[in-house]
Amino acid sequence: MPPKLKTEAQRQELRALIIDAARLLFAERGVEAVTMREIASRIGYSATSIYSHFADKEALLRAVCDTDFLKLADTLKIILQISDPVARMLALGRGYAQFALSFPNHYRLMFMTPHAPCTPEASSVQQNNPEQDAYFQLKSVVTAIFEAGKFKPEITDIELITQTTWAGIHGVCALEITMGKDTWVDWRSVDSRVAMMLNMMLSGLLKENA
Amino acid sequence: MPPKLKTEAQRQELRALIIDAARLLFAERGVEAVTMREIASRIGYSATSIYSHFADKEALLRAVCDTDFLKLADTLKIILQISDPVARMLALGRGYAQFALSFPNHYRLMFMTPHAPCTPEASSVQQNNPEQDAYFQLKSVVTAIFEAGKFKPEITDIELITQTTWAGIHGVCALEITMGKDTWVDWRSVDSRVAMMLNMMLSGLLKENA
DNA sequence: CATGTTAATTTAACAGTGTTAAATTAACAA
DNA sequence: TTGTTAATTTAACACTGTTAAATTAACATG
Repeated sequence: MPPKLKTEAQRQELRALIIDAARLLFAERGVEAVTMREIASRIGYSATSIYSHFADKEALLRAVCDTDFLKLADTLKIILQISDPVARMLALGRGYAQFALSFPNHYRLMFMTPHAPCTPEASSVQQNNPEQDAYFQLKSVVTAIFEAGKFKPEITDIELITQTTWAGIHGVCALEITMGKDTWVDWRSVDSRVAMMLNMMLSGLLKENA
Repeated sequence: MPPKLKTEAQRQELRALIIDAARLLFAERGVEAVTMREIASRIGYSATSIYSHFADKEALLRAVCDTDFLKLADTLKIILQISDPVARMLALGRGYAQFALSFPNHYRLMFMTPHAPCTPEASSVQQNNPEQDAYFQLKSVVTAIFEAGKFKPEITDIELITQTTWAGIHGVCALEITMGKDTWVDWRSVDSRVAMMLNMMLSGLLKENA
């Protein structure tokens, strides 16, 4: 009932509270199933109050995704300390998959749900920051392998390799998330599918000797 | 306004009419954006009449997907006539991707949207029918390559290979559909990504000589 | 201290959604 | 002619995201 005049810090605090509540609910039951009223009531506010912090549900979703992107990059950060670049790449793939499959609903929001295209300006994630940008993390590893001269001679387009290897792991995870419970297919364990994908891709990319 | 007593054939006809209208609208603008009222009015009926043919929107969506599955398998059917199994596999991958990217909204419904798990009983698609079941089509090609002895000796689990190669192509397509317009990544053309994925995977799976 | 201004918040309302129950209509059978 | 039955529609419900208007509390100024 009572409005209080708020400092900028308090505003940000409430904003974060909204994001957290939304994040939790979205992850539990998916975006479509969660209502604005529910998010608000969870933190003791009325639905409309969200609209003074976010333009609409889509904008809120976007903010949630941004914090998830940071979370992902933060999770993968330690892996980058592995010195051998090929081992680093393997670990990165497994780490990425583990994140995706541990938080499937977050992952759905981040990479499987179409939103308005995510431009670097609009995002709070700093592009090309190795602590925040997971795509850049992968590209760095690919670059390291390339500079170590371990790729086959015809493999030279680093951006293309990054995008395609990302797609490979993404494919396994995405298929597991949408169709993993489907009995049409006699599914092998998702771990073995991730492992085979990494094997296939790396033995396709790397020179023979190794 | 006027009800007429209908034969079973007429019922099926109307059912098909509904599915077609829904298919068209879903593909144009996505499921969420299309209302039951709109589908019905497009074929000159009232919204509620749909419910005498489908339990709910989800069931209608499911029926639409089923016809799309058939369409996909039908599209890929000709490719299976290519005699060399490796060339067949390549063509199948490209054909699959072409389908996915030509009808992105259909593809979203089929493979990127979570529905109730699709059991063989509930579907009108005949499992393991090479004219209808796209998964079986891919598995057949993998089997053919295996039986031709072209895989590396340690590659033996046909089901696992099928699932992982499917995931590879799916990953490229799915990422293109959800993030293709995203400027965060300096995207290479989707064709080159499909090509590289197929290259990587096959050169990872096949013996050296060839 | 009164008072006006401003911002945070809520209440009320809107236009739309999927869905269900009740009412209508037309064809057939007796 | 009269029931019966099935196809269809109309009316209504509960709920959604969202917006406009009303309320409330804190601050600054006279």
